[in-house]
Amino acid sequence: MDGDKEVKRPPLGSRGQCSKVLAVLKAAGEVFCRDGFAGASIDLIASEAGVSRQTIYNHYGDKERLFLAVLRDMIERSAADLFTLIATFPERPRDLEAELTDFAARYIRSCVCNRRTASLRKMIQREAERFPELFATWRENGPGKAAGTLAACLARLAHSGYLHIDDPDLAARQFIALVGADFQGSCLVDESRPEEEIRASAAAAVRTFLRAFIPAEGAG
Amino acid sequence: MDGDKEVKRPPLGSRGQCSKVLAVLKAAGEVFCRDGFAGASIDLIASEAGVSRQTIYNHYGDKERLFLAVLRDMIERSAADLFTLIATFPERPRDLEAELTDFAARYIRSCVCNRRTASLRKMIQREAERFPELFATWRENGPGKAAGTLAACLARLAHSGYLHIDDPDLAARQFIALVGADFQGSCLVDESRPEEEIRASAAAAVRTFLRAFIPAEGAG
DNA sequence: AGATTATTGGACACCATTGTCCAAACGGTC
DNA sequence: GACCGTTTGGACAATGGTGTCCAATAATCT
Repeated sequence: MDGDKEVKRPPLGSRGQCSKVLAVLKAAGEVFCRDGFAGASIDLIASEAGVSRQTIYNHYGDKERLFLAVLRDMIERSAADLFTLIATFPERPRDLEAELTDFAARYIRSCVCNRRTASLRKMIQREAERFPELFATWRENGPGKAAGTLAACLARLAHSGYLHIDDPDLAARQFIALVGADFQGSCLVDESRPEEEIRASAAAAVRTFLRAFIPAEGAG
Repeated sequence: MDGDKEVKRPPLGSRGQCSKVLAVLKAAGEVFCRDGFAGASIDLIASEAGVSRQTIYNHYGDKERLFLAVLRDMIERSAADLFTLIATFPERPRDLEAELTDFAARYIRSCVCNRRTASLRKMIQREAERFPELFATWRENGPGKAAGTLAACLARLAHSGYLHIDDPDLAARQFIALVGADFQGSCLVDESRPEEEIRASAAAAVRTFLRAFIPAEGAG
């Protein structure tokens, strides 16, 4: 683009340490997410990674294998993020509504409006028919695991008397749905949302959720 | 595919009445939804529509204009479907929960799991960056309009004393989110769902919604 | 330094696709 | 039957992409 091919790339390299593989993985992720599998071109990925096209073929052999490697990597990262997020779920909250709202806001930030997560979700949905097993892997490690572990968290809260929940799995799915209510379709094209909007949305979702699942005042 | 090129196509035609334009529009819709804009080929569309490639260029001139025409058509249909659906919202229900559940099930069938609707949604999300104005049009006539008119329906129910709702727009978004909770990600690859599953999901969503928005028993 | 390995750029064959042009065949209409 | 607009198939150039081969070059290891 800016003609940095002729300057014999002095600032590019320090090659060897970070191994170009990472650069390829990163660039390929961006290009694939932007243009899809069919629309992405190896040449563009190579140039965006500051790497020769041949290097890509040396390491991955194939456009399809490169794609799968990229997706596997992204799914893995995303699952890790999700794990650390769920670990912050309140266990013995002093102010249930406030702490649940904080958690919901964190969830929105890292699982709904987050750039990487949204790109990955869009990508998977886009290519779900071409790579079904990939879709299944994502479902298990992403939304599926989120719902499952969240259900366990909610069940603990219910067991401690904070909530009244018959079906924790259902409640978890509904919690996730409510929390994502305001951003479902919108974060696909414009992913940066003001912090206040996120907090307001989280608060509204938690308020409704609690109205549905808080134990009745006079009941046991 | 099956060699019907040499049989001088006797069963194909009765041309003139349905004007090949419709066949092209239909086939193009399917191919575009399946393969996306970049992945779809004019040749495939032509052959799937039983039409010469040149005919497509005669009518639409361009792949991009064909794409836009197809999308406009699909958005229009989808909006019409949505309109007739919302018209069935219960106004003075005898059994609120039952009638709301029926409505929710209809909504799932025609707006969440419906093949055409799901394909369109996927398509729009996929190409949102390439055709932003299209995305905006869809948002206004699709989810946006759904939330708006549903909010009016809910406000009427609240005004009649069936529900207690502070913010009808928010309630509408949450209703839609709850109703779609079980199918959000799943209907993108396998859209046919058993009727019982739809009914159960609708019932669960409405139950939670009503627990959150039903007037308190002893309160005004 | 010498050997080994990764990387590079460039040329190449191959293929699919877009969009154009055109002459021939075909559809109704008068 | 003659006329006019549409449709058709096929040929065509141009483009852009994939994947391969290879010789030269740079980095790393011993």
